[in-house]
Amino acid sequence: MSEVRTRFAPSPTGFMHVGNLRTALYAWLLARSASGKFILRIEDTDQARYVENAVDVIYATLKSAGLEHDEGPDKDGGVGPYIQSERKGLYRQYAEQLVASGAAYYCFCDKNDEAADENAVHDAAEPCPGHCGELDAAVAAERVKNGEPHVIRQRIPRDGVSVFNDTVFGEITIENKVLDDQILLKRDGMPTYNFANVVDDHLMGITHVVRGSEYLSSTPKYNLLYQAFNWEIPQYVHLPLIMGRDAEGNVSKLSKRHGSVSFENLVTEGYLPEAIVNYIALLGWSPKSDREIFTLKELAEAFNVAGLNKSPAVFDYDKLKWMNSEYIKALPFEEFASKALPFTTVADSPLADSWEKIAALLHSRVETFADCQEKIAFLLEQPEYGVELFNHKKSKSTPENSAEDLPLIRERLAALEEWNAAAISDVLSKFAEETGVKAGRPMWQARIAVSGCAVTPGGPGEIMEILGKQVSLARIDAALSKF
RNA sequence: GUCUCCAUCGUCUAGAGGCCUAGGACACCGGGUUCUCAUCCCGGCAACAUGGGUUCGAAUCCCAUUGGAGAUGCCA
Repeated sequence: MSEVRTRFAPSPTGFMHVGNLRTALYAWLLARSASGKFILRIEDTDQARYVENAVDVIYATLKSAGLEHDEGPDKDGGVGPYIQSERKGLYRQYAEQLVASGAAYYCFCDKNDEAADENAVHDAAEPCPGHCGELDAAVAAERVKNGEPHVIRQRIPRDGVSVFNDTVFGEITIENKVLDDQILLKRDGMPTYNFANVVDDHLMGITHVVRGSEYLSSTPKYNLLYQAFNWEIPQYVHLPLIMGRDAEGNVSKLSKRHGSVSFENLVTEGYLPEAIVNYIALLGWSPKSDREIFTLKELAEAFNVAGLNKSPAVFDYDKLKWMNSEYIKALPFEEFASKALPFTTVADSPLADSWEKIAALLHSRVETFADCQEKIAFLLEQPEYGVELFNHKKSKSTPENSAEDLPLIRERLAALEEWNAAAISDVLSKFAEETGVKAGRPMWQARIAVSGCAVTPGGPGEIMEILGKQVSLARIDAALSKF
């Protein structure tokens, strides 16, 4: 029994789509759960799409997600290079081999002939306008020798059917005649994704090909290639697609128009990498239990291809948010405080020293770190508000009684020597007791006066402690001037 | 157009012939706790696409219909 080897083969586009990340996750999980190897290969065969530093984004994402690779451009495992552009010569050699055996042929048609009619439906029976497949091999070889621009196309049989077995979708049968003579080697000498994949997967000893189900219908073309080379066909694990819902309510493959779909975007929006990974693990796979929160390690232990689903899964931001909030709440306080700080402007404010107290207010109240700033903005600067905010039915607070009570409360507060939440609450409670009202009333009155918000994280004591005596009293004075 | 795949609450899913008057989670709606809010606790709403079979019995098997998605690139 040979060792399981899976690979993740992203193209360096500069950002990591969560769908790609999920593919990487499952490939990693499959390798780890079988004590196999996880290989990273960079698919940069499209020169036009080259993006600076894109490979670094891939490394950073994998690292941040915890998906460590065993082999890759930076970790030689003996089957490199792991970057396709550095393997360029190899592909030509293999493509020529196919031409020699008749499984492929040179095509001299102009790119533009085909591109002219962009939306034209491709007719598999007529792969190129020039019928290059029918050209005499010797004549074609001569033209190539003379430097005529060309591509190499795969010669697909016009009859028969291709049958293959997919780990999740089962047996798939496709008639060969609907397969087109796909291009293997481009005019620039670079291989196409499909061809490079087959060559590299074989050369790198990949045993399980984990990829999205959008490749299901082109898999026979891959297999025909493997057969032409007389190579062993790997085991396919096609994953259900991740879908997004647009404004009209239609679903389609998750893309930018559906919202933030890249890992790094999600992170900058305040999601924890662990939460993102946990969430996408459950998109298309089920542990077959009611459990939902898993660490990466636990996922590796629980992972089983039997739990892979066939139907597409809609990416649900609400559920991601919920999961993120679970992860945030589970964070040790110190860690929460240090991770949340950069999402606020507190560090550059007079309240910087009170950050821990502020963070304590936030910890159980945010779903993403991005929620932080908005929730504590009133501490940094009190918003404009009207006296009607003093109305609160339950505590029987009104602008009128607030105008009466607040000066008295202010007086007691001003006399306070120990300025902390407990002492402040105590003043408020005592005041209520002495005037014969429920504690809720002065609490509400005071909180509105110092915050200017109907809803705040924390109560009047906590808010005033953070604000400090001077600012708190000043805010009460400001409130008083409104009556 | 053609080919392929898919089909359980709004969403993610459990369910592999009787354990299903279909379970869990998110969202939503109530209630409780709380100095507002949040946390936390309790409860509720809500689905087997349709039609035929097969079977003593079907969400589970088969067929058709309908619906959805993907593929059909010198993109990956």
